[in-house]
Amino acid sequence: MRYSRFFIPTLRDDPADAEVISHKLLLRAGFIRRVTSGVYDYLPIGLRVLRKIEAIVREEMNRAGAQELLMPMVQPCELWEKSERMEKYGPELLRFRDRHNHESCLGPTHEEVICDLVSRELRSYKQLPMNLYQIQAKFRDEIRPRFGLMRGREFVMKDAYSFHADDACLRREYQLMFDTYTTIFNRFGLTFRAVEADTGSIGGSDSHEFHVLAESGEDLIAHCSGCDYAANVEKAVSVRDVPASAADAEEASEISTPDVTSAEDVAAFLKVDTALLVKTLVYHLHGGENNGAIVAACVRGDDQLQEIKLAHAAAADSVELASEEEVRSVGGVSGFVGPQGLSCPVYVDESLRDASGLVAGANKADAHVTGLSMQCDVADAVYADVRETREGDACTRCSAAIELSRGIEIGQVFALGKRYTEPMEVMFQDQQGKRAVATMGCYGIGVSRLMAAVVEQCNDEAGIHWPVSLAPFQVALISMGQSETVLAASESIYHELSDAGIEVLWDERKERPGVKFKDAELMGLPMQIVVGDRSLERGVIEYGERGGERIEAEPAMVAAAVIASLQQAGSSH
RNA sequence: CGGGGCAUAGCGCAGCCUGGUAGCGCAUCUGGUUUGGGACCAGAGGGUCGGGUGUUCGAAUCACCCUGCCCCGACCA
Repeated sequence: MRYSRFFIPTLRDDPADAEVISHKLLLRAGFIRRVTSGVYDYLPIGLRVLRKIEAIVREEMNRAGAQELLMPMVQPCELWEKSERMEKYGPELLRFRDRHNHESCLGPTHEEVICDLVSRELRSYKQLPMNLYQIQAKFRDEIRPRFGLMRGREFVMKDAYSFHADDACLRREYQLMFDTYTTIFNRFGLTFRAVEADTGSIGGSDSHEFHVLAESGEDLIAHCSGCDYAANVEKAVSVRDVPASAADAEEASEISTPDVTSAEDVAAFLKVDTALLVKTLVYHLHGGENNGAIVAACVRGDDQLQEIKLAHAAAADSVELASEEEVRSVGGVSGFVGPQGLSCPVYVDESLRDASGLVAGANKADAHVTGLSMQCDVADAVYADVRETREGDACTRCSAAIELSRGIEIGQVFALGKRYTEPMEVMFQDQQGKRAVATMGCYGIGVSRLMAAVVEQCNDEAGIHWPVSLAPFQVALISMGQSETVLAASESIYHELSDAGIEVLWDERKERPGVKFKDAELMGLPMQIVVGDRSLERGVIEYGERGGERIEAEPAMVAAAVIASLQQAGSSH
């Protein structure tokens, strides 16, 4: 490809609205442009990278026996009614009506469509198992799209769906997909970690997420320093240190705490350990059997409540902090809410089960209760794990310390069971001749997000440092000046490499050398070949890895040497 | 949804407080000199100052409304 004819609009300055490094570099180097909030154009070099990511994913999925198909982006809402997700999925599902006033939506995921398809065609257990996947644009109307490709509204995803006659078969496929994902992410040269995960709005039983470890990650991952336990903090369990309570036998008594509301302030005011405070939060439930109900949840003063765990404990889809009126409606007083005497269910974290000598809000203005014992003083508490794991907690498996890291979720595997196949009636005739419901798994990879995740891990001062397998071109062929000899020598090498199947971006622009080097390094091409009058006079051409020393070689030898270096660099991942 | 910030040439920004002919750097175009790590000289083009309403003799600037973008946001009951 000749640079002068190729569309690569690079930017010298960082765009003002980009925050994370991948967003800045992908914009600056001319890979993407924003169209509207959370929606991007993939420019020619961006698309080249996206296609390479897709190709690797496709190759490994095919190797694992999955079959590619393509489903529509527009879906009829009836399917979502049938799976009972129309309500549950919420405003992230973009809905609209077509000209016939037919309710439709843009697919954020495809469980409904695939189940609809498979339910029509599946007859016998002999057709199972099967794993169908697609690589396609999805749309989720995110509350807050951000960080460029990291959290877009429209994004490219590989989604696979497997169907099985029994759970043992599903478990085997789950493991196969888990292993396939590990292979795929290794091929990208990523530092990543598989962690236990909540199943979120997809549902099902088992799930693992794959995270690229990066400071800019939006997820928090808890992992054990002693064993291989790792989980998203939405799900992670751990054992916390429980402080000795000073006064075990103390009677509960009320104490005046005018204008002292926060856990830290109350602890300081009463000169007690913050961990002996009970933080009581009031929530409004969304979805589930108790949709709309108000509940309270208690954690220790130095802990944080994990809302997703609370939603599970309360059998809700999600929870939202209650308004002041709602707090009052269950007998609470904002700023002084406590677990005693509330007219709603109270979920109490396990770490408080046997605790006493606690301090909690008194449900009266300007008052707290001291000497509180959960067992004696809070009758109807429902105990559950609702606290968020903290750094330094003990691992429930090996007691070593838990550490926290930030991660970018790039893939997730789910054992769905019959969550969709039952309502969608994905049935078949089993070996005994009876009608049975298929069991199902689903497996996603964020293809466009991967592009950003790779850049987060592979960048330096000069720009992006793509692994050879993903670079938009493997070689930047830089012609210094416009002399006939330079252009002829360049063209000859260009053809030699192209014929060998190497992708070369030949920079024959009338630009100064510095500009060409900067652009090649910004867009991250792994190898450079430099053809200049000065070196040609000495009978040599230079080549080298991006950012490394350049080596001189006879023109006839350069192509072979570059191919050898590329193979070496490519195999190191 | 709540809070904060921003919106002026393709990009990055100044000007606004204190109203009076719209500026700078980069990029672009022309000519010339250059040419081994984002050159230099000379010239040129490019703006509904996000949109609307109002105040005023006069608005990029003041007021109000709207839109878009960016950042932060469970709470500490």
